[in-house]
Amino acid sequence: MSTLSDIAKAAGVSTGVVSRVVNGDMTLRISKDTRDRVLKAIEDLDYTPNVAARSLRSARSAVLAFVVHDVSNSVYREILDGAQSAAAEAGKSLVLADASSSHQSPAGLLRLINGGGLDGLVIQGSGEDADEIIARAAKRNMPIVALQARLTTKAHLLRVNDYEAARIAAKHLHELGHREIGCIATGEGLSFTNERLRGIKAIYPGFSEKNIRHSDPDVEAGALATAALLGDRPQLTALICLNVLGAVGALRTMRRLGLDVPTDLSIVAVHDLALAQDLATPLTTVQTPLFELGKIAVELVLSEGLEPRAETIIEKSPELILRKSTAPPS
Amino acid sequence: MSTLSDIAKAAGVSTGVVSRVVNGDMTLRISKDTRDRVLKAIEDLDYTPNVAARSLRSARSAVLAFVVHDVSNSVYREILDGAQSAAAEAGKSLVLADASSSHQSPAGLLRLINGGGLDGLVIQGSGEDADEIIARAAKRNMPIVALQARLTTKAHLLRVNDYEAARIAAKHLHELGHREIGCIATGEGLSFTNERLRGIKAIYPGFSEKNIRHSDPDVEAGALATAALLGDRPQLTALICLNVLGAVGALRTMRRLGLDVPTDLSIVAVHDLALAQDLATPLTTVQTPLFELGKIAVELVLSEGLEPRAETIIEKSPELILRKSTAPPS
DNA sequence: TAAACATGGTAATACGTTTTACCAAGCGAT
DNA sequence: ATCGCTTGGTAAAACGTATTACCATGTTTA
Repeated sequence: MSTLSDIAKAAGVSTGVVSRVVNGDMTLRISKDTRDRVLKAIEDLDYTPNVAARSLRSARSAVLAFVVHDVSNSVYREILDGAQSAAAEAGKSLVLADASSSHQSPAGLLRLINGGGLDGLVIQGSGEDADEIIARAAKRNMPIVALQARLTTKAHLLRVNDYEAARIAAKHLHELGHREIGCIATGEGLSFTNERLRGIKAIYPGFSEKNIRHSDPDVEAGALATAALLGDRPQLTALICLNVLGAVGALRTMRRLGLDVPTDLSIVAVHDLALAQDLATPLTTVQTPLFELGKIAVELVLSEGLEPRAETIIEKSPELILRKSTAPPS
Repeated sequence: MSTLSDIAKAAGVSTGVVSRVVNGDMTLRISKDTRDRVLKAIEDLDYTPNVAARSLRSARSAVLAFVVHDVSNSVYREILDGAQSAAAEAGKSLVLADASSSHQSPAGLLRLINGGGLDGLVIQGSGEDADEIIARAAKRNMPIVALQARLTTKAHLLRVNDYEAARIAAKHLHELGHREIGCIATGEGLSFTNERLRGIKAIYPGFSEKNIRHSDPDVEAGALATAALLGDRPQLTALICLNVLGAVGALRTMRRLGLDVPTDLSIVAVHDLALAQDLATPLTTVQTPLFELGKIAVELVLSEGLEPRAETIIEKSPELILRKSTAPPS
């Protein structure tokens, strides 16, 4: 592989000039002729800067990490698309890290963070691993944007309009005539959960804690929580799931009980799912602007003077996607 | 952040010693006392090696890339788990790159590859982007393992036992009594597709090209291909989908036609899906050893003297997962 | 008693950039 | 003729690590 000094030699200049040409330094005064020679040498020798040397010298790596706790959760696809597009725009590399692969601690990621191999972090999820990662990154003064998490001193929080998303879901059920609704929530105590509950209460002022069950964001946990909730509160005619996988679990439980959706229970989920229309009952959802979430997350990380301990909310409004899992109460 | 020489100063030794302690150099002769002082200083100052300096000096980065063309395809979850586990075992960082985010070229990844920021590559998919990435990496003499792709001069090919997977699916249908079956395939001409077709022919010797439709590996493409195939060949009583998303598409088409699965058509897919049991018709699949695929891929990349232009097949056998999408012909 | 060897290190260099400080040559103005 | 300014660069240091060659001081061995 060719190096800066190879280019310098070929063009008959010093390495300093080549470096400044490569980086587009506007303060460099150079004759057109010389510049062309440099450019030609770069072309001829197929030169690409060595990232290690560059980041050693400049103390920055031009790589950003996007950390999620389950890459295969299809919700991330769109977020990631948005993040990639913003990163590409800014000429940064974006790497995707999976924080919770089989519960092994994310040693590789921590090595990268501690070793200065990363310029910034977008992180989703709020487990122990996430906390550890955030703490490490904060110690390095790395800009950190947390998605749909809790407000902390270390990271800037970015959320979709959770209040509005839940309000739309609740409004839909209310318009159908439902008066007693339940909720399967994820992330107890986190601000996005609180916001969503607030959105529900905007439509159902008397909405009670008793109608809520908290669960992990996966299908089987959602199924269990649904079974428990329905056992306790048989009068419920509709369910809002604050996590789309939880909604899939709710459908699963209904099948197990031999009950029909939406005849026996209406179900609406926050966040959309690629396979929503292919489920046992096509799922009515509230689609949130996830592409924007990813895009703005990266833009925030890259912006100078990112404020931790602050919160940004995506402006674009959520939207109801009507399918077959909701109907008037019978 | 503390550096090697901070540690050296604190422990009263030279940087060389600290480096060799950190890296566990067995040829280093050192007194227990000195070693303890070094270790203590590392602990006290919370030292982590700078990855840029390390990789500049050693010309290797200890980071591997896992490149897929669609991270949200749930098939990758297990592969990635396996890859992560092997990488962690070897003390390497694994980054995940998405090769086809909205069709923008993977500039960030190429910068990393060209700049020497990567030690090896596991890549899935065989589009133009993938070819470009492989070509670049090959030019850097990087070890490359391609998953379920075509055999090339540049990469080592790793596959599950595709022949056996398809044979198991075909055998299942044959035992149910199906005599005329169709196939929705992906990756025309690729060796894994050919192998799978060979597996089908082992059970159905007269299996004809006319019963095959090729499609992209996504739901809607699978749906279209199914509609086309059924239009041409109405006598088919069962379908093997060589891609699980294609099978979801087949289910979708059957719904659109107002037909029932499995009454009117049996469907079996190669590869399992997390949501298989939650689909309109729970999908019978042939589960392949994807965790092993990821694990062995990374092990191969890390092994000295990886042979390109060779092929490895995962030994562990695929397994039939019986659900509700197959039945005897009616 | 001298040669040889083991022990426990040290010192210096190179990896490929970026960046700052400096400077030679040419030229116009005084 | 000299000062000062512009043009078009050069030279050198620094980033943090890995590694090789070397060396001082005991301790055996013959």
